[in-house]
Amino acid sequence: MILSELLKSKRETKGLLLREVAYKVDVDTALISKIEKGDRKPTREQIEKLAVALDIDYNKLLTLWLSEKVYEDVQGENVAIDAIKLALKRIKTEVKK
Amino acid sequence: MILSELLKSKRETKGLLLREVAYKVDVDTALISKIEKGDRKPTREQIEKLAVALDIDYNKLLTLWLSEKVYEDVQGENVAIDAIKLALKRIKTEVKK
DNA sequence: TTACAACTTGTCAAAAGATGTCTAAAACTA
DNA sequence: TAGTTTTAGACATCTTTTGACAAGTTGTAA
Repeated sequence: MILSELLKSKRETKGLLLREVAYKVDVDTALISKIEKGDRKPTREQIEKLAVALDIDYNKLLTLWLSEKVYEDVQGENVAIDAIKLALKRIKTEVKK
Repeated sequence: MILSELLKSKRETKGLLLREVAYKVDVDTALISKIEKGDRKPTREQIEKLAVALDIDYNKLLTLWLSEKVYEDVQGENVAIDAIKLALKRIKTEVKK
């Protein structure tokens, strides 16, 4: 499940209008619309507010958001998988410290 | 091995001055210095030129460069590993198509 | 159909970030 | 010390991101 889809489906499940979510996130309704369509990426602060507004686990949402950043960095590259694996290895060895 | 370290060690192995590498990459010497110190990230075009100038395998250099982008996206996050793994999963399923 | 509400789209300006150069200082070498 | 290489800081420029506004489209109910 992609971030934009998750946000949209959650909003609909909760029966909220774009306007209501926009209010809670403190941005224009149009921006929420774009985020749900995948035209815009939410900022980190917006992710936090969206998690609250839509009652989504924050870590889950953050993970998804970060993973899409990562995905965009490498998508289309022929070395995409290698690059991600290398980054993963680095993170893992760093965490051990 | 980190990108900046690789670039520096390769240059030194080849006995080149910053000025000479800068010439081949077509930028100011100071910029190469910063890149080797990790203060600046090379652009993609610079990566290509650096690979030629320093006789480094292009794919290897590109992989390293991309992996550092990924690393920076998630480093310091408590969900860093999950985010990377999720991105990896998405890339893998996409490649299959 | 009309009227209204919900949602979407295009465009703009401001803010934020990236990029490259210049100058001068620091570090190194002979 | 003199000359060379490397580094640091400041700055201008360029690009990207962000958010708002207005106008458009879609959907719904009478």
